[in-house]
Amino acid sequence: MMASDGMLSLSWNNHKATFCHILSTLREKERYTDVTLACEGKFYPVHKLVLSTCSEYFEKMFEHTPCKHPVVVLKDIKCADMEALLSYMYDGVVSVLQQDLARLIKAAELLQIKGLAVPDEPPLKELSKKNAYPWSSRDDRSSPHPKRRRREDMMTSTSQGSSLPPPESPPSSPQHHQESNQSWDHSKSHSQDQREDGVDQRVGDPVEPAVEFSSPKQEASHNQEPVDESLVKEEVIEGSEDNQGEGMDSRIEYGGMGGGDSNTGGEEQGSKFPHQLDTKHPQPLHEAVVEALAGPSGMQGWLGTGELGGGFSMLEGYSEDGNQEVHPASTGPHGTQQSHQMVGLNGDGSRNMKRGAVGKVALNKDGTRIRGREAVVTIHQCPFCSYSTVRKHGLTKHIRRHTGEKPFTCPHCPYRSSTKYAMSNHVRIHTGEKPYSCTLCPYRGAQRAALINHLLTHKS
DNA sequence: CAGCAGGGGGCGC
DNA sequence: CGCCCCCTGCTGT
Repeated sequence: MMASDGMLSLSWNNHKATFCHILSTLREKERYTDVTLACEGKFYPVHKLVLSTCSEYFEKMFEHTPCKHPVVVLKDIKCADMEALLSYMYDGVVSVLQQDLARLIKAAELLQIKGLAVPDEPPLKELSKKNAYPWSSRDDRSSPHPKRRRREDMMTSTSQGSSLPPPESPPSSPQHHQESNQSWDHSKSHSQDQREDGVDQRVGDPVEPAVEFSSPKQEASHNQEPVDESLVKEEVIEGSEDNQGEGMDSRIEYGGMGGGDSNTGGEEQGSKFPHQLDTKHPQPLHEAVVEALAGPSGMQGWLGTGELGGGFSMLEGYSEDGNQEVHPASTGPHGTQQSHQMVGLNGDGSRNMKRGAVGKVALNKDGTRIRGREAVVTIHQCPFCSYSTVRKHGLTKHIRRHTGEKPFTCPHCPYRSSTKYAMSNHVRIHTGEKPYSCTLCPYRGAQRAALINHLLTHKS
């Protein structure tokens, strides 16, 4: 604090440290997160600001994705690496086993993480001597600088005015790899009330240009594309120009499966699903994510059909379950969560809350995602919500709710279900089979529940 | 009230 | 892990 001309300069001694700490804390609490990274089925709510600061790749991506809360699916990165990289970005440090180093570096290169894969621009004060590949577990610790700086940059930037890391050479903005423009735009038509439409973007994949939706030009151009295959799902803010915004529009593919498809085979049952679609139609996105994660097998399917445009609301759905719900469990009050939480009106959500919540035993208290926890017995905790179960299998099925995975396809229509049993119930619609007959009347039902419900009428 | 979809748990292999 | 059941929610008539 010096004074000159009567002006006092007040400095916050622990400003950097405090900011770094706050950032980490915010991430732990998933507070103010505005982007979700997904890899190997795990979701990491983080901050664009941090990602952008630490990676030009992300910076470019966000530059081209105006969505409020995009979901970036990273297909070729292991969750362990992702966690390590996030730790690196947020804390400036990461410990890695020597054996995992190569893989981590690879991941860092794909994502163009500064300080790890990309030389960090020498900050004002320090030279980047070890930048090239500064790490080894030991290095990391010893050289937190790169990151530190990074973080510093961003923090100081606000106060000093130096701006965030300028994206120097924008590699080709991979992010927008549009899917072929094909005909997805109709998707927009769906629900407006939702704040966003999901946007599904395939990030360029240098290696495998074959991606279904990649736009030709993008592919061609990107060599630098860091991420091999990733999907970026963005939530599009409704009403806003998001989608239409620059090129986005075109590349955005609205979940083709959307509407009818995911919900149930479009045509025949379409009539009953309209509203679902309108309200929020989580499926499409979910599936998209799943496919993205799991592999395109399914994706092609729906993309191919493309007939339904539903848009994606999956993100919404996702965010809801994933981000929103999780938080509550971990931190407490839902109210504090960020803006985009939806009203979980969806049958799904609500149901989940009720039933899922009941059984929860071990919840993350620290706000971090827990994969499994051991108490007296092993509790399998859903990473996306508060649901937990002692049965691994149960969790597997449950997770499909979040991922939208629907492995079972109806041979008679486009309907797909997440469980075989649900599918068998559905198939009866086509076969006309009604195995559950009422002993008091000729009534026959296709589902046991229907019969039970029917029996009630005899009681009254 | 019927029909349908979906989630979670129980049980057996 | 697969199969099945129970239960619930939503929608249409």
